[in-house]
Amino acid sequence: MEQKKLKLADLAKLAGVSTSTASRALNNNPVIKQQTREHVQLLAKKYNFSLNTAASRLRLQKTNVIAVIINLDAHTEQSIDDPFLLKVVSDINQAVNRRGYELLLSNSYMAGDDWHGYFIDGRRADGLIVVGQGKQQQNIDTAAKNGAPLVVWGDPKTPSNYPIVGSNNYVGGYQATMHLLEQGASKLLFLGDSGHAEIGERYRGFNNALEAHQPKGVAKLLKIDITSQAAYTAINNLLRGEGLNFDGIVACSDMVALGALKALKERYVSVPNDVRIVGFDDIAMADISHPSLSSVKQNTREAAKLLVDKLLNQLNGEECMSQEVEIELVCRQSSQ
Amino acid sequence: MEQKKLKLADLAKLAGVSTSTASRALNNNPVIKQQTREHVQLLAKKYNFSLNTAASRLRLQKTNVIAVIINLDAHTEQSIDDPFLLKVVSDINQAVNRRGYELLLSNSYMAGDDWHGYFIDGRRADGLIVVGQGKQQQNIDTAAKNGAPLVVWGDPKTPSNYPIVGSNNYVGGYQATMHLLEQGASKLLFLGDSGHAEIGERYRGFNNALEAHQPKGVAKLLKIDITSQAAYTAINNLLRGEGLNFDGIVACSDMVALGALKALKERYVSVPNDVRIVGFDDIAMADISHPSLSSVKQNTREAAKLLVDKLLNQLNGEECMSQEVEIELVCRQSSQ
DNA sequence: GTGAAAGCGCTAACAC
DNA sequence: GTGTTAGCGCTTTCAC
Repeated sequence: MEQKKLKLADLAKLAGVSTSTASRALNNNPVIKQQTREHVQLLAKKYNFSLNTAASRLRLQKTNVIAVIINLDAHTEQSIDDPFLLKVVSDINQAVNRRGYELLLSNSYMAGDDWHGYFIDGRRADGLIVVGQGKQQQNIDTAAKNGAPLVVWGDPKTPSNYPIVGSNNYVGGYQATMHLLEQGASKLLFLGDSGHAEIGERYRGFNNALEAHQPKGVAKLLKIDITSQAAYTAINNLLRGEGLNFDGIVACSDMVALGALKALKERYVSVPNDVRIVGFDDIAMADISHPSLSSVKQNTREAAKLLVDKLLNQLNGEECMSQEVEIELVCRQSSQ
Repeated sequence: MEQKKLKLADLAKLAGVSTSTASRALNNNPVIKQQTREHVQLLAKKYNFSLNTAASRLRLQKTNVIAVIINLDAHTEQSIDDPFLLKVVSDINQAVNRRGYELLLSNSYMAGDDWHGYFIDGRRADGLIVVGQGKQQQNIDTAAKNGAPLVVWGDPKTPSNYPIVGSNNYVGGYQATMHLLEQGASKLLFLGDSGHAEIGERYRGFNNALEAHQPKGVAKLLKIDITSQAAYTAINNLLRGEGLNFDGIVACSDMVALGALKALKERYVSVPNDVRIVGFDDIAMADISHPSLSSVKQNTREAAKLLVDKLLNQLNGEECMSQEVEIELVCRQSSQ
């Protein structure tokens, strides 16, 4: 079954043309007679011919590959297993494919610190999509400075020399908070690390909504890691220490919200009657949780498309800007 | 900042040696004097030199890339967003990296039907890891027959010409069921499509446990798609149509279990008092759900390692066999 | 409209 | 222990 791999020269011989004609025919170069083109293409299909991408890449100095780097914060327990991150990667994968590129899934383990050298100079990929500003802004800056075509998923408001695509986190935080206030909550808890760029924006929205609403609510910030476990522990400790002194929670992610929800339910605090909750991300679990979780939906699909578009535009030498993607508050049982 | 890319010849010149010596030095070939090696390596680091992988791959006929193909069943709504699938991919990614390979994330969209031609002949990857036997067993068979180094995540009991790694699904189904019976449940529902290879095995374990246990329980099969939504709808319909005529559920996945759980809670059926549930996969949500979900944990980490090991062994010309990974029942609140 | 041939950057066989 | 050189398979310039 395992026959020798056909190379372009072999195919050309079979078709009775030169390699150059065969090459042009396969690439549908209109300079070649229609009939010749079809003839070669037919033979290629018949013999399951595939171009050797290694040779082609060497010749063209182009890989048709985009590398996606998962770039988590150094001091977080949040892992690559996080459902939201994986959703982002999956959406990027689709967007990349749709533009005819392949996706090299990567992380700092393989790439080390010199991303430009590893991916671009090393001809592993034509461009980089970095998911998360987190761990090493340094690496991103350096790669961009060295001329790596590069886009980042993160907080678009962060000043940068490269395009950042992400949600309008400020509006997300604002809307979630305003919604809770309008539902009658007044003692609000923000759950998340406000030092993180995207979460900081959400927190700003949270505070501004509290400012804007009458009557004024009371705010409290619980700086925790972006994990269910951290939220669960934090809420448990808070209830044990101070009792129930809040009636609304804005969580920085759905996983965090669900961790909080679990702690509340275990202590027989009713959601949404005693405490209303809104999460962030609108992961699949938000809908399946009981009570179902209200959440600020991030449009990862559109963001992925934008990331890829901007990256390909860079490859064409165009300048690109950061861009915010609009969010949408999805109201479910946990907040009303 | 964007200087001309250094090639090996340039580096060699800088080091005052020939390209062959430079090449050997970079690859730590012991035939080169220690001192020369260090000298070249130092310069390489200093100038951020990276080998052109395209050239290297062309020359070596080896890519150091492994392609992972997400191969979902054609008639399922289960998507690449499924948390368990993504966990598998993420674990494979780590295992692949640890062995010094890169991961090309793929799907039938890019690869088409001729995987051997596309990936192997096309020199995109040295081998394939197929996640799921699902959609097109045909494609897998053909690729294997054409000599593609290939391993599959799926049901290891399926007869095949390629190695399949997966959980001992039979034991998983058996243990979950026996556990429910021992907890006092006797009218059991199996939730999932028994036509699917892995789930079929779990169902066989389910039935055998019911056979083995005294007093005998009653079994019912609800063939549904592997999604929360399908489970939610199915349980709702069942309760509406027949009332609560069961007291235990073995679900084919945690997502399915959580969908069922939601339907039960909405109708005020108490879990675990009225109905006990065990899921499958032990995804992160199982622990955060309320009540927390008992589940059969699949050891994806070990499986990923085995998949990669077997694939690399194939690349070395060794024959490989299918292998089962042991599972573990994690008992939480939903079943006791 | 098609063909001949150069060359992308690397590795390894062979020469010394 | 190191250097010279052929050649991996493709694309494209230049020639006809």
